[in-house]
Amino acid sequence: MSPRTEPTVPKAHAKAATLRKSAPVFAALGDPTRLRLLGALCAGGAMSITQLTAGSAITRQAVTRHLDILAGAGLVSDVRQGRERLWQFEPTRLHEARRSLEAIGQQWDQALQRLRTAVER
Amino acid sequence: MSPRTEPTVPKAHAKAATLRKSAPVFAALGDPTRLRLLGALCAGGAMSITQLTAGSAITRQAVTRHLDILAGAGLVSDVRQGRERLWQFEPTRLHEARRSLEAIGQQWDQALQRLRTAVER
DNA sequence: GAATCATGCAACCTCGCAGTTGCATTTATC
DNA sequence: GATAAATGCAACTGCGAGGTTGCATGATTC
Repeated sequence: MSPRTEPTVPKAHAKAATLRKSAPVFAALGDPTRLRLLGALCAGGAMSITQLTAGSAITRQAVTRHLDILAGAGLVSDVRQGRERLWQFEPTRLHEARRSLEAIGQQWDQALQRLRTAVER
Repeated sequence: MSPRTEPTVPKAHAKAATLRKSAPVFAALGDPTRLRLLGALCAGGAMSITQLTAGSAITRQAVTRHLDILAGAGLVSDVRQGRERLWQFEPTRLHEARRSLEAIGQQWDQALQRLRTAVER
């Protein structure tokens, strides 16, 4: 076998798997209310449910459900402190999702370049 | 007026607006079937509806609906060619969405750093 | 320990999404 | 021009998401 394996094509299977894995993250990001909550947590640090409900037009229970969905996607986490429950931003999954989008873009660029070389010759 | 305006703080309002604008893009990306379609279009170039339906377990009409949703988010576009309708990937909105995620991450990093300096003094 | 604040739990409603089936329409092909 | 292929259009079903109201529970504070 050749001493160096070919790293030029990083396996389309793995890319597709990573992409499919981040589908729930995108689904969680696909709601304006949840994006607003995420932005608030990201800018203001840890906040309680009532604090997050304060500026909104929806009910505390609705906010709770949205926070549960964000937590299910791994985008936020909660910590109990006394009688209130503090929610905080969790950046890991967001970075993974961003890398997934980058991977799609790069795959697109590669496909485009292959098409160009195929047309030229 | 000063010859250079201050570009250090790019306005949290603008960030929130950009973020909210890309909510439908994330919603469109939040479905495994649509991610699969997008991946196929991205790797294989322009494809017809029947071609995209071929490998799938769902109906042609369902694929059509998913493509309409992707088109509504500006992620794909269609071109009629003869009796078939070719769909192709559209990278602009995807790049915008990626930049939105980057903006969130940077905002988070800045907030974290502000918190650290506030604790230290 | 009684009032109060923050949250949890559960039932209920509405609406849109994902998917289907059936049939009509346009375009190639022979 | 008849047949077949690719798509368009419309109605229907099932189900889960988003939101609400009402009441119960746990933690603070006086």
